[in-house]
Amino acid sequence: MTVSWLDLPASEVDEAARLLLGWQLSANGVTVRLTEVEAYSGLGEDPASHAHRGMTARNEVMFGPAGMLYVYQIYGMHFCANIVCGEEGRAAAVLLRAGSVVSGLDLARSRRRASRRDSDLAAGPAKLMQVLALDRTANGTSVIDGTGPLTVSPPLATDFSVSAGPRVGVTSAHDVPWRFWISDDPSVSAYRRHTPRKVS
DNA sequence: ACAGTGATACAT
DNA sequence: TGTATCACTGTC
Repeated sequence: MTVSWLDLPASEVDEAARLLLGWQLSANGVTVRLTEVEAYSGLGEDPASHAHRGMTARNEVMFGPAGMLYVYQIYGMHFCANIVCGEEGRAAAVLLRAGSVVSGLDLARSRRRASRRDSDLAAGPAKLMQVLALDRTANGTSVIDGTGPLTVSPPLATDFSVSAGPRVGVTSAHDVPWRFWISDDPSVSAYRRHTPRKVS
């Protein structure tokens, strides 16, 4: 399988993110078409990146080779996944933000009882992980060699148009339009401004 | 607009 | 050790 985004340098992680749109993600009986992503550049370059301040126990997978899954837990209850991109050691990654379910719909619905519409089943980074039934045990697994729980396959069509805007929920680097989504797709997660911090 | 939830990172 | 923060979601 030729993987266009896999061999791009970390300096082009935004292009890798764009190229990932439309790819299909399969895990645990459900397949989704990726409709929304965010790029995070690596060590010392991107204040919004988990790798910005260097390697920790949490983010060490980001410093490994491209094609690995970096899974982290947030707010004590949700999991989000990135695909590591760029050269080893650079810690660039693409956050998988949303998708539309293309197979395993019944399974997806049973895993996301709160979802009112099918377009909301994977309309967010943690929702995506829920429909694919992935958690921290997927951290550090490969998405390209078939050894991990998540596998990827190329887009069926590439005639969609792509929109770009600021990343969701990040306070810093609002100027970089590194969130990409398939234009007009109903499964794209609702944009929420970063929750204003309580002042004293 | 806010609560739920607990791991993580960093300061002490 | 303590504590502030958090690349979120559901319900209000």
